[in-house]
Amino acid sequence: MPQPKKRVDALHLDEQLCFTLYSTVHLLNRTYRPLLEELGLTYPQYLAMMVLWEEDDVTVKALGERLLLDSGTLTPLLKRLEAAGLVKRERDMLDERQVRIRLTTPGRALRSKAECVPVSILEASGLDVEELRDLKARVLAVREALSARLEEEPPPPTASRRRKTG
Amino acid sequence: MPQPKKRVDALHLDEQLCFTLYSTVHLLNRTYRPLLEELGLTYPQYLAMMVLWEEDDVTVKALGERLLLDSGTLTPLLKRLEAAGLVKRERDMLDERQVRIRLTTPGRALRSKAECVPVSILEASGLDVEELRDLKARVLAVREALSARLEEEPPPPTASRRRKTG
DNA sequence: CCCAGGTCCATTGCGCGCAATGGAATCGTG
DNA sequence: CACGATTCCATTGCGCGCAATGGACCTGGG
Repeated sequence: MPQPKKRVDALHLDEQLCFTLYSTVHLLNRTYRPLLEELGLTYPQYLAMMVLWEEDDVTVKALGERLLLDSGTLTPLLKRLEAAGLVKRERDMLDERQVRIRLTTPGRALRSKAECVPVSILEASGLDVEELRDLKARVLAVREALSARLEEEPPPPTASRRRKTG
Repeated sequence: MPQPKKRVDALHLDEQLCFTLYSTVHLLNRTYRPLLEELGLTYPQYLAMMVLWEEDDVTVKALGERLLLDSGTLTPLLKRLEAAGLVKRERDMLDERQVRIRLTTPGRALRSKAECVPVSILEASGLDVEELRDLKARVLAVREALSARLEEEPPPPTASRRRKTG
């Protein structure tokens, strides 16, 4: 064969870490769904509630930085949490650009019902605590690398980029 | 302190592998976006095209099993790929329940433009090939565990379950 | 042949994610 | 104070993901 080495085909689904991550996250979501259904929450709503259980009375911006989400996602999500009676959304009186999110009494109370969720998920993952910690650290390293990349290349305009400094 | 040991708070965002996976997948998507924009594809569309580049002329069902997606997601996605001129959707003549997806000539040709994508992503991830393979295997193990769980517990009805065989 | 059950795809409805846009409030500089 | 720049949130539009439902088709038992 003249072809010296059939190198691994990078365009093959099974070769790609990204697809593995992508599909695993979907399965995680399906695993969470029945658990969170009992709390009346979706997974992103559950994440927002976790932030609030850590630190009540935060701005939308702070929530977004914590969850890596923007207002286009958070505004309707928080409105649904408010409609469910779990949080209140009020303009900050000192800086009216900001909206502060605070737990209601039912919102705080929901925490105790949520405590069994991480246990169930850990069990379903088939990992022990050691493996989980290690895997989390490795994935986090990837996230940090991607994050740094995305911040260092801010100007990728849609088409015909203007070359500025050569 | 009477509290003997403040055990790690499982309801804390930073403790959770799931949130790390979730947010990493979103950053991956943002990293893919500008690359795939040049191909006129979204990430899920890119995944579908990868399957077709591996094996042309597959059914919607086979695609769904490969990507772990259902027809509710795939039907509109494939219609968009068809509208873009990359695939054709035709009923199987021998079994008209099935719809077969086949690449068009432009669809096949797009593969060469896609070959640089995995390279860019690998670079952005900050991993070497060894680390990537290892990480993929570990995440895959989690996915398999979740998948087994989800298949073994098929009947989680919304409320009041009917007990049938005791 | 007939019909009950199962398979396969399409549709609907809802909740994200995110780019893009816009408006209101605040800040910085003079 | 004036005013341009910036910050923060809301809105719009689009593409997933998925549960639920339905319709067309096939299959197997009688």
